Amino acid sequence: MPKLGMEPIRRDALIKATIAEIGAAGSLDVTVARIAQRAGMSSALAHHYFGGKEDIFLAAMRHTLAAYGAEVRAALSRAHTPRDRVEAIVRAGFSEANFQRETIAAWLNFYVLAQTGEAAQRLWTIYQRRLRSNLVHALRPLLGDLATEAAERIAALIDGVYLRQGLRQAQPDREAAVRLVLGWLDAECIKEGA
Amino acid sequence: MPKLGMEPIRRDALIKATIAEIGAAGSLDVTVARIAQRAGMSSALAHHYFGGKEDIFLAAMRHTLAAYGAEVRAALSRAHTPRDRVEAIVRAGFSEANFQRETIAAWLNFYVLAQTGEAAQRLWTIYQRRLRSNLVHALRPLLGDLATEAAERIAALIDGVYLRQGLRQAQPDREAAVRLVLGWLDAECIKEGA
Amino acid sequence: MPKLGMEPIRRDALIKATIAEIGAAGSLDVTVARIAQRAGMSSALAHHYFGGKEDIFLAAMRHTLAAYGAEVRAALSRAHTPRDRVEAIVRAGFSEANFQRETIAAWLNFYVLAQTGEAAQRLWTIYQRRLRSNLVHALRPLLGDLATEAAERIAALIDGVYLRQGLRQAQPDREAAVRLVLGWLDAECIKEGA
Amino acid sequence: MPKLGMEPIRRDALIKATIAEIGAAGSLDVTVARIAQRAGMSSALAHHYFGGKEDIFLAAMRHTLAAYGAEVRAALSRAHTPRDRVEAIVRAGFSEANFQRETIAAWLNFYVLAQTGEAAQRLWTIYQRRLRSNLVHALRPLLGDLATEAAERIAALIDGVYLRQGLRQAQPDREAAVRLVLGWLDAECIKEGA
DNA sequence: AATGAATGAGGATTCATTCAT
DNA sequence: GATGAATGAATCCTCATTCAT
Repeated sequence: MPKLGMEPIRRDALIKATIAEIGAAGSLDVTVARIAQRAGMSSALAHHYFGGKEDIFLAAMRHTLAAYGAEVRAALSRAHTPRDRVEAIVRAGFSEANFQRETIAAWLNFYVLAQTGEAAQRLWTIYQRRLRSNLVHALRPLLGDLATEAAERIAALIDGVYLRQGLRQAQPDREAAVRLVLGWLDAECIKEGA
Repeated sequence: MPKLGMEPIRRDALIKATIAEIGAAGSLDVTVARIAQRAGMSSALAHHYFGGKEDIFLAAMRHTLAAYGAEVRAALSRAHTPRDRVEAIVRAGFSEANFQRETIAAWLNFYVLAQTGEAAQRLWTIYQRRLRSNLVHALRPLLGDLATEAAERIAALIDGVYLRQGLRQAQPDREAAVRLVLGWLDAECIKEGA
Repeated sequence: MPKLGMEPIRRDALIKATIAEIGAAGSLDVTVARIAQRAGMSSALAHHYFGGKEDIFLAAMRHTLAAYGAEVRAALSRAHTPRDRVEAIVRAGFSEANFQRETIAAWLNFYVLAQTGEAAQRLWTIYQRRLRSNLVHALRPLLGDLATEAAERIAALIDGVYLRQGLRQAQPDREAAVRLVLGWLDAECIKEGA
Repeated sequence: MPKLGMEPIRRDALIKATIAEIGAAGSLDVTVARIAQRAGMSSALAHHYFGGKEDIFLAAMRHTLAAYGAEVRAALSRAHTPRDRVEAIVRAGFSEANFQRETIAAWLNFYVLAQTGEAAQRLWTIYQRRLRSNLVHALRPLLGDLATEAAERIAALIDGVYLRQGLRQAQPDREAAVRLVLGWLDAECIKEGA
């Protein structure tokens, strides 16, 4: 019993199924057929709505990025002091959702794609710029001219800690992750504040 | 005209060709046939020497790791003060060889494999442990009990900076990378030293 | 807002779109979806009106044949002497419409279909009989008993010249085509007339 | 039990199977799988040896053209007078092999391909030039300056008669075909000779 | 030691066609 | 009358892998 307006529903289901499959496989070695099956439709329909495998992947990556962006925004809206704002950004990066096996897989494969895929590269540049910009805004009141370099350092720390926690066999320790990044910030602030 | 002792030569050629192909593709979407062709032999021979595709990949990863380890060791042997030792480790991570497009591709794909592949996971654990251990040894004289946490932080910074530099469209800036990591170290030392 | 009498309009649009698509592709490798799109409707509607792809093709072929037949009739109605009648038939075969890329494609693919498709074969037989009959009628006053063979020869010449002109990269030369066929007729007539 | 030097054997088998399949289908709607099966191998091997479907088709067309060319050459070598040479060329076009259902299908589909396919177009140009050149050479002694136009007319007649005989449901009448073309030649010669 | 030969399995993609609305 | 939704069935092509020589 076909209805109207299925497109957004189907696209959404497909995107979620894609992330799930990538998470299960750990890689992009995932067939459109399996994605479609998980999303409860034929692979032909998946092609109909997305055009091709690459478009499906890209949509999934865009979704992952958007989810991350939303988390950052939400966290920022709840922060009041500069220090809080920085912490909010860091915590968003280490949120529970972000440490789901699926999300980790999505990010790692996203990095791989970003090396050579034009669209993925563009997407990653956006992510990276946004992260840095958010950090600079939050750090300026604390560090003044040093904010730029500090932002880059924190951004790298976030990515590095995420990578290492994500790759550990053990359950990711979100608090430890936050501390690792913010511990440095406090050191920096003390130095400045002194 | 069968030659003796061809095995190590063939294996080596295959490993190099593998890294080159991964670098060219940016991903593990690389065929055994192409690898073998680049290495100047038939794909059947590649199978003969390695058993299967996965083994070829693993050998390539092992090679990448070994090259990195050798660089670290060489750099350490030239360092004399604790501060020098830390810098040596960091610089080794950002060496010219490590920022070759091929090597970056190898590392990023290595991360992907390490999520689910048992052997790759083991390999990554070794890398990670060695890096931390090297850092702790070097930092202990400077930071005492804080060395452990500082080592983890520096290790994460190295990985994060590497990732971000590797993914930038622009040429990697090795000096900036080193500064980003060591700048923090100096801050930490000052704090401690004070 | 359902309109009355849409059927003939839709069918016509579909037929024209089919010929256009076949012309663009040069072959019958044309999808119903594209035909329908060009005709400004959904592919489901195309099926509704025609039943299936083959029926659409057949209708297009019938249309091409009908257009040719109409041209012949019109030309004949303007001819007054036997010689004129023959020339009229030949010229109709080489009319501007008939040398449109689309029409050429339609005819060539029609030939392919006529080998095995029952309906197309029937259609081609009709075309071929009509052409011969027209020629015999026109030639009888000039050649008497030889008219039959001469008609077959001219018919073959028309088809052969059409094929060769249609396949040339250069623009078809309609006058040369006519001359090639009629030059022979004049020779034959002189011989007879002598 | 794989042997060496299979390539030419396989290619040959594939080409023959292709022509047979095209003949059976009457069109190019033929799958690589079926061709390969008829040739007694896997479709993967067909791709291995030819690269793709189009290349297989092209090779089949080239084969058809080559067979025709060989027949013409053989026939010409047995002809002694100019009139004989013309007849030889015509008869070669209507040879038994050329009127096999398979060959007819190959030619008709070849025409379709020649409209848009670059390689097929080139091939057809070669065929067409060779035919005309052969005819001009043979006709010059008989017709002098008129040879060029006469050659084009005969070439068109050959193609046209072939097309019409090939499309008839009835068995092709090779003698009638030859007579239809040569009857005209004799008329032309008489005119000249007078 | 080395390779050409060969294939089974699988995967992306296309498309005619059907159906409920 | 008209269409979006949906799919089964193909089809081309790729590739890791095996094997006889």
